[in-house]
Amino acid sequence: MDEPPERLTTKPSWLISQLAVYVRRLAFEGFAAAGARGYHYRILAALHEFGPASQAELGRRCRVDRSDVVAAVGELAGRGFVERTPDPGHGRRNRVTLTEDGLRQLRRMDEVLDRVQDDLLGPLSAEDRQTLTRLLGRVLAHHEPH
Amino acid sequence: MDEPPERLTTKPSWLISQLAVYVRRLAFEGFAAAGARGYHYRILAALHEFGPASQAELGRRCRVDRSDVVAAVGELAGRGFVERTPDPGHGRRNRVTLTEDGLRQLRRMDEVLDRVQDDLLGPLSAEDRQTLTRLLGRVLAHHEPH
DNA sequence: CTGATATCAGGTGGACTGACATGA
DNA sequence: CTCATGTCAGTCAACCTGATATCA
Repeated sequence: MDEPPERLTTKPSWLISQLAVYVRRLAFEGFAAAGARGYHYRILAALHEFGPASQAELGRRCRVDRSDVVAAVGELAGRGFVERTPDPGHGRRNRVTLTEDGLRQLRRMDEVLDRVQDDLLGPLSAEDRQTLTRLLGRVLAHHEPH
Repeated sequence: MDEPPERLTTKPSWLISQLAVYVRRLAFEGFAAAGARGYHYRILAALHEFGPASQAELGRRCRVDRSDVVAAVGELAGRGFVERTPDPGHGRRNRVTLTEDGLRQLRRMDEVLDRVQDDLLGPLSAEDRQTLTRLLGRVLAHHEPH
């Protein structure tokens, strides 16, 4: 035979792209109910995991472009989910901190994402899920900006 | 303990989304060199795998919205990669077929994607790659429309 | 002079929605 | 009257670039 033409079910890169579409559709359907977007989740999650940070540092941690961090942090601050205060000792830098309301919002979004996850990984056993997560994690870690 | 806050390295849905970003950056860097985009690859691949089809059918096969198929097929036809002819026996439907040039373009894009794949899955053994592909395939197949 | 930071303006490809005309 | 099809005109979030101003 010449070559197997089943690109649409064989190529991991294609599979990943398509699953990402699926994740986004479901997640942002749920996020919209909370008046939020993907960037918001990432920033809140990064703040919760790593603590307060400057906007540039924040963007590095959750892989959001600095110019997008500006808008997202602005939106989050407007709803009281984060606080943006000038960093004492550095006239330009801001210090972004997670508020109590922000933590509550993060938990709400966590629930949404967990539901999406269960739906997405429905066909896999607990063991398969763990394997998949481990493999994906290794791949992503390998391409982490050092 | 309360709960592990490492959402950014534990949640498969997050991992998938981030890897998809990575795939896109690399792939469309390469595709741009061939003057192509993601939609083009998908449509050419679907034509090669399933044979000639109407535009609506084509969109279903590669998960591209029918309104986007219009533009993409138009671009591909303009460069001679596909042919769009009215379906005899159905006044409204078009019949899209892959040309020789289109097949060559598809192979060029295949090379790009294969390189991306090797780069992406670099840290995994051949066995791990197979496992990952199998798991991803099962998940996607489970969410296939219909 | 470098380098990092915050900000703004803008562009891009991909996913999607709604409307509309046409034909089976 | 329905359903599917092709087409067009937009919207949208995410991603990315470039420029500018400020400060260590």
